[in-house]
Amino acid sequence: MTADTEQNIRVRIAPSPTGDPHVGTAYIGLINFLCARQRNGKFVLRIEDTDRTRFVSTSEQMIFEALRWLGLSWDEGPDVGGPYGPYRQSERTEIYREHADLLLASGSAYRCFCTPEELEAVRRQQMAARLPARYPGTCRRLSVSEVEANLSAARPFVIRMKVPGSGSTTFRDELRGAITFEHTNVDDQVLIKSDGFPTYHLANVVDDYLMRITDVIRAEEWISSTPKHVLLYQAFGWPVPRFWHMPLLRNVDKSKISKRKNPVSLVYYRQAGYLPEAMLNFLGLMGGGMPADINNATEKFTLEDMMQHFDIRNIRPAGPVFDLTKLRWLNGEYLRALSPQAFYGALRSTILSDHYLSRIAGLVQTRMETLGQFGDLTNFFFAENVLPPPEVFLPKKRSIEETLAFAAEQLATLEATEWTAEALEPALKQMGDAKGWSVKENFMLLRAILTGSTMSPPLLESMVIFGKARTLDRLRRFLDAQKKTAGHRK
RNA sequence: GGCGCCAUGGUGUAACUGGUUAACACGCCGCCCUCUCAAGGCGGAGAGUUCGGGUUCGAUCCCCGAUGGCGCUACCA
Repeated sequence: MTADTEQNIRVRIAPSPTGDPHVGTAYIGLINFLCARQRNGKFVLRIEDTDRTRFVSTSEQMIFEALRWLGLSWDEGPDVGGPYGPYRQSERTEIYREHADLLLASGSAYRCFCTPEELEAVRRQQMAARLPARYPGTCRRLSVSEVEANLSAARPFVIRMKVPGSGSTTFRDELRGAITFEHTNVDDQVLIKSDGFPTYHLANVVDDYLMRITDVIRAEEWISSTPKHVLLYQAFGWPVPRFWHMPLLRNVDKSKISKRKNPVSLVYYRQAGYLPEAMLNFLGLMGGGMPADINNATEKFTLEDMMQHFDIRNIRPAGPVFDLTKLRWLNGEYLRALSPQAFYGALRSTILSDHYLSRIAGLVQTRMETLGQFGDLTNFFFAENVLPPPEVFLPKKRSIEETLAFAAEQLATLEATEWTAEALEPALKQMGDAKGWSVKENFMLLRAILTGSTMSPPLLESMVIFGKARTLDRLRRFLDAQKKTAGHRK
């Protein structure tokens, strides 16, 4: 932070519980954590669960666990409390409603009665006419009596912010300098959805103010909506915090990092046997931030080193590729640096834990005649990858194309299903039915992809023990590998 | 399409406020060590800094433009 703004800073991360904890959350979390610790500030964890359609109930707990695994501890949050709670946005709806009313009263916002269908139609027209897709402002021009009429007719509505028709908003990004947006390019954002929940834009501004956040350190994808946020701060008459937009982590092809192309779940990295030290170190490499002498000399540093030497102002704004190859090398370095006892300890606490082993044992006891067969029956649980040849995975009456298409369906189904045998079984069967695949074909294909063989312990139970993150990764790798060989065949 | 951000080898970074044979790490290749594979040691290829202008005695670095990449463009965050 700049020298003239010495103060007790307050920063936050605000993950959304919509699935597995994401490496991007860890990256932004790390930087926020470092800034807070370096300045004797506070690091707040806030759960942004305002989207009830994407809400995943197990997600919040997984986020906690992943951040603890990495050692990024927070001072205030839903689990530890704090003076500015609650820290879960779903528990703050009343606050947002009050603030939306304030905006309504001051004329900075208005009710919009347009239906999603109407909006969609307008959007399509605008796209067709190659115009920027924007809210046409229909309800902005509603008279008081028209609004009253709609209200008494109990028509559902959203609350939109009223962006000035002309002029522009300029804000300062601490890494990039001044950024200006013409108001003609800023849409009348929805602030309160028809279900009464706020959108990110309202909730984040209200909470950041109420929680006394001084520095908003978040991902670059938020730059385009920052003018909306600034306008909201102004409408409320609040001071604007400092904004630091961090570069977006990228896939190898430079697109924004995504599960399609890269494992992004922290659960995956943990279960696959990456050490938190290596992950932290690797994330610290992303975008720079460590001084050149240290960076140049070793590239290997600890969280402690980062607290000591990291400087957010050194972050380069270009999006770094999250390069698994280098992460793996780094992880190997950390593994080799362990004492033999510590190394064995790491194995025993993860990939060979009693918990994991005993659950696997429970699957194979009836299938063994000698204990020595254990390895043969369960090796897929311990292999980093298995790649079955077509002789193994291809059903007799199916073409390679339809099989791969079906495997992609399986992936989608698995992705969307709660990770228990009870939930997975009907979900898979139902999907297979719909696609005209027998249960046998269906399960056998999955078995082959997951275990590399047509013989294995019970499939669903195996998947549950192996874990969602790793199972999905294995499916994706399979699909990728097949896509590549298909490319070669052509 | 519109708006915004970004731009150093394949990848991650470095090069003090303009002056270096553009450095380090990963990866790749070769050699050594060695029963194998790793690890380790040694060496090598690979960018003249996206391109074009400008400012300057001198630009990776400053300015302008182009190009490319990415993001946003939701009653998702």
